Amino acid sequence: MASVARVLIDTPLPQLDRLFDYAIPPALADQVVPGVRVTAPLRAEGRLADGLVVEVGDTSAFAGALAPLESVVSAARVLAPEVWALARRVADRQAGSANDVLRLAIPRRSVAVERKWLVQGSAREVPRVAHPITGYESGLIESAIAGGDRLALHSLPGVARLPDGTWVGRWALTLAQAAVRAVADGSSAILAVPDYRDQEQLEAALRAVAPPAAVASLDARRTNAQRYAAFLSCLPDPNRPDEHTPRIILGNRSVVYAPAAKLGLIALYDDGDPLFAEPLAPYAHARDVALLRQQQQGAAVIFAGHTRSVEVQRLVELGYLSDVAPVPLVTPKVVPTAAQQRQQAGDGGRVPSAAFRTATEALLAGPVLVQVARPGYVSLLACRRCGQAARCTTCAGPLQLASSHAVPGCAWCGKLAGDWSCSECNNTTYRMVTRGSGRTAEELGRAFPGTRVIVSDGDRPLTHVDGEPRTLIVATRGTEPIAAGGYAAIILLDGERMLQRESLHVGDDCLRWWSNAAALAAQGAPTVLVGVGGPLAQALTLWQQQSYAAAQLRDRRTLGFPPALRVASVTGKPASVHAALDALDGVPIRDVLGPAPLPAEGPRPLDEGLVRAIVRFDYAHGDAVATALRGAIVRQATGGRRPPAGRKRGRPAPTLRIKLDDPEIL
DNA sequence: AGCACGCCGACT
DNA sequence: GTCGGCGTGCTC
Repeated sequence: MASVARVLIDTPLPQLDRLFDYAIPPALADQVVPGVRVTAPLRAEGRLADGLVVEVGDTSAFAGALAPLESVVSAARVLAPEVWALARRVADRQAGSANDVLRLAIPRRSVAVERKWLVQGSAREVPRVAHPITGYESGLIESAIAGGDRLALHSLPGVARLPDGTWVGRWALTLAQAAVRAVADGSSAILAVPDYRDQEQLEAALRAVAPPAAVASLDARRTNAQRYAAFLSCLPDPNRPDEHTPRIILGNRSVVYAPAAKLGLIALYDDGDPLFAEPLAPYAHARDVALLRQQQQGAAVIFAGHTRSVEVQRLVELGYLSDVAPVPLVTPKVVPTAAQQRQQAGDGGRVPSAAFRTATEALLAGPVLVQVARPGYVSLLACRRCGQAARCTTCAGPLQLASSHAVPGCAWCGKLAGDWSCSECNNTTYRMVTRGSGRTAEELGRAFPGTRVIVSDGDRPLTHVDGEPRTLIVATRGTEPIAAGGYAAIILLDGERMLQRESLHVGDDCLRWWSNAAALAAQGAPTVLVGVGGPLAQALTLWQQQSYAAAQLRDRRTLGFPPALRVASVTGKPASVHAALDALDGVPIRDVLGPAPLPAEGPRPLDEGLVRAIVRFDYAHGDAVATALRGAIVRQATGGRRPPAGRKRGRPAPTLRIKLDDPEIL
């Protein structure tokens, strides 16, 4: 029987982010097994810390005498070995703590829920139904799942009617079928979607094709107790820990950490959605976690969606992911329309006549979707004459004004741009661009008399609408409901406005919003893109989103931006940031931008005096950079002395924050 | 974070 | 001679 337990102590302190050896008291010998929660003394008697048993053994490399474990909190083995390996790897890659990762992976304990589970156990019988994966070359995805391959999958556009009468995006059916296939092979599947709307579609699709006992939803919208119950249901049955029951586990970004011992498939839908970027330390993107997990567990990985993220495109071009398109190819009918020739019939002049005619005609056949921009965009600087976004001449970062009459400066490198001139037309005057979307629904209601107008927006998003004709659905991008039978026409109205958003990836975002909307059209129904031309319109019209991603990737290579290379943002007090940058001495990085004062985004008094530097480095040196920066964080937490007494309650603002592959810097 | 260990001022 | 200041270091 094992006598030594290796324990991860539950603490936010970076210097304690390693395993501690404890002696296993004989009385606890049969309870101390990998994965259980324990309490253990830390630093002499008196103080007890919570922890997780990572492994047990008979030897210890620790020279001193081992303290004995205090207690076993419960028999539930909440830390699966695979999840530990993943958490360690993710933390190391992101210069963070395994504990922070595990906070995303393991819900907070609920005693009542756990007690019930320990008695009742998890589902043990999951029927293995065989379902073909339809819409693609026969057997191709099936063999990819069996072989642990990595795919970039073009989702089928359109909507599908399920046997129970609900309509879902066709993409959801593909992922459900793929997950069922993994279960038929005797392995589990993890399905990650950006938000609960996508999750509802996937749940509906799974109800249609998967045995109910196989499906577990880790839903962030439910209570912690419900989430803990769903989490436990993914674990092996506590009474038969060696039996593997394949499961289909779906959820949002953190489902990529779900406990799945025998993992056959991990799939993300629409990986370009910013919701896949984790806002909590250590800020690991679900896409990266999925890739690390597939490396460790050998599962197949599928990035599915209507668009191609630049990151996935890079991996396709490297040959790391295989490009898979539907067979036969299905593409929505998209027609671009110039913004000129506005229809003036009381709609505020927003709808061009071609789009107006298309909508009028289609309204007789079914519902019509009008996609509009969202109000409240951040302000940006643009050329007063041609509207081109203003960029730094040194590093091409976005220019912004700290206050209304200041000299514009670069958001990234901080360089002042008093001598700015437009890169397109050499004009030297700029303007602030801000707007709100206003009363689109009322305007459109007047423009299409005799039509029911339904609004879906961020405050009141709708998931479904019926297929009735003479219905106009006005939706802000990302909240488009699914229409029974698909829309008879889709008008993408505010393309121009959406494109004015300041960010290096506006184009990617817009193409994603438009493509996801166009995918809701009925077969053969037109989608009209208003007022946008050029490569974006071409990519949407030809349904060649990967070409646009490839072009974007070329640009990023030229500019030296991610994902052509990797970046780390280092934020904190100037002294801390400099100390962190000093730690990179000898590490083969490309360069450092800054440090510069944090970009001012509204009143943020807490951020006063903070600076940010951006480190650029190659993929090959990611581990070296992460290790060096991690060292700086630990030194910061131990070496440097604490701030003078008299600090206020609550968590003290971290003096050093490091984000690897921080999407914000774009 | 806590808490102990450690080497210099004012106290019974 | 000691009690105790909080600077520095460690936590199995």
